[in-house]
Amino acid sequence: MSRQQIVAGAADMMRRRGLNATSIREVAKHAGTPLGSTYHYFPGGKDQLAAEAVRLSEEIVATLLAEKLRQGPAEGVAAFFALWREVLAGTEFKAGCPVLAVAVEEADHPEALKASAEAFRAWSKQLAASLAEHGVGARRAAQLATLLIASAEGAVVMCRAQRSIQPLDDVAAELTALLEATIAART
Amino acid sequence: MSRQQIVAGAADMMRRRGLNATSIREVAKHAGTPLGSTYHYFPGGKDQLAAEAVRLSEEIVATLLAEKLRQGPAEGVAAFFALWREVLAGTEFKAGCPVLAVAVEEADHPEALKASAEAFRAWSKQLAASLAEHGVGARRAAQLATLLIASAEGAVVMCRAQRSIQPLDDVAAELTALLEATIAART
DNA sequence: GTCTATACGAAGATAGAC
DNA sequence: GTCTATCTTCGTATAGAC
Repeated sequence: MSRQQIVAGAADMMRRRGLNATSIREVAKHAGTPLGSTYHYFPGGKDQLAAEAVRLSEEIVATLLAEKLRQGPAEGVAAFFALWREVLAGTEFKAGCPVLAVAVEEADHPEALKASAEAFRAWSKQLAASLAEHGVGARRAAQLATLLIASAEGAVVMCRAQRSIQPLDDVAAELTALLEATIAART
Repeated sequence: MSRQQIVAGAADMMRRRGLNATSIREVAKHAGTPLGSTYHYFPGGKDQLAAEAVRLSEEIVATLLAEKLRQGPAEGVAAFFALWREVLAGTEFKAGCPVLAVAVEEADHPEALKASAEAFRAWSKQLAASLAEHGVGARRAAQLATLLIASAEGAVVMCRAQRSIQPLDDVAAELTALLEATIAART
């Protein structure tokens, strides 16, 4: 199906160049479909396309998280960091997170921004729920989940700027240790 | 001087809309100078202007950090988070960090990207040096410094998406506690 | 040296031919 | 239902009048 191809292509361009530099023209060309088709599939225009690209990215990450978190919070967090490491390594530090890309460009894309907020919230909830299941209090679990996502996202940006994996590794090391200590204390 | 006005205006637009949506036209208009003047002051075009905007932002933050870190790492970190909180609160969650904005848009702006990497590195070094002065080992200090910056930057993005200060507060609470425990253990 | 006017390309979006 | 051609606007950048 070409519709999914278009959304996936848009997500890929967005995580590299950001939302504004992702033109519907080029997304269509990359998917091998004419420009008009894009507006047939996405009558809401760029806002709708970007929102769907964000939701696709959210689901991919959420599915991975759900799977790995079954083995415990530490495994889920490790997989989360491994995912970003692969994105960076596989693109020579040229790609990041499309969800973040949407959130840093205040523009006329309300649907996409809403999807971005929901993605962050969904991931946070998954992580927090897993932590809570392992004895961390609800409030603390929510705080830790937010810290995990914020620091990973921020580290990915720093890695891109510095063209080095070091920031992500540093952050992962710190948070792994913090997580271990926290869970050990409550078990 | 209108040159500084142009750079400051560019930085403000960049932290709101991102680099690509920041047009030289509008920057010039906002500064009250004609379009041609901008290219007179910045013959390197948009790349040069963006790079100077990033360096200006770097210096503002670095100056604040240098001042507050004299009272200790905890005070410096608190000021760092307070700064971002003010940016978010003062713009209804519509502005973030221009340094981050540049790093997430892979485009033809090598100078600006280099300035972005240097900004992150400069802030990290300041924080790491302060931590090292208070008994934290060099390696650990560098890791913690990276974590502090990455999580603050990431939290700011989450706050923008969710139009809420909660992510930044959550991250600040976690890191304040972690910092206290780390410094107490080594003193 | 400042600024007006413009060249040139690409963006989002749509109308209408097949 | 698919796609081509086009409208309109805006981007970077520059040439040349004051």
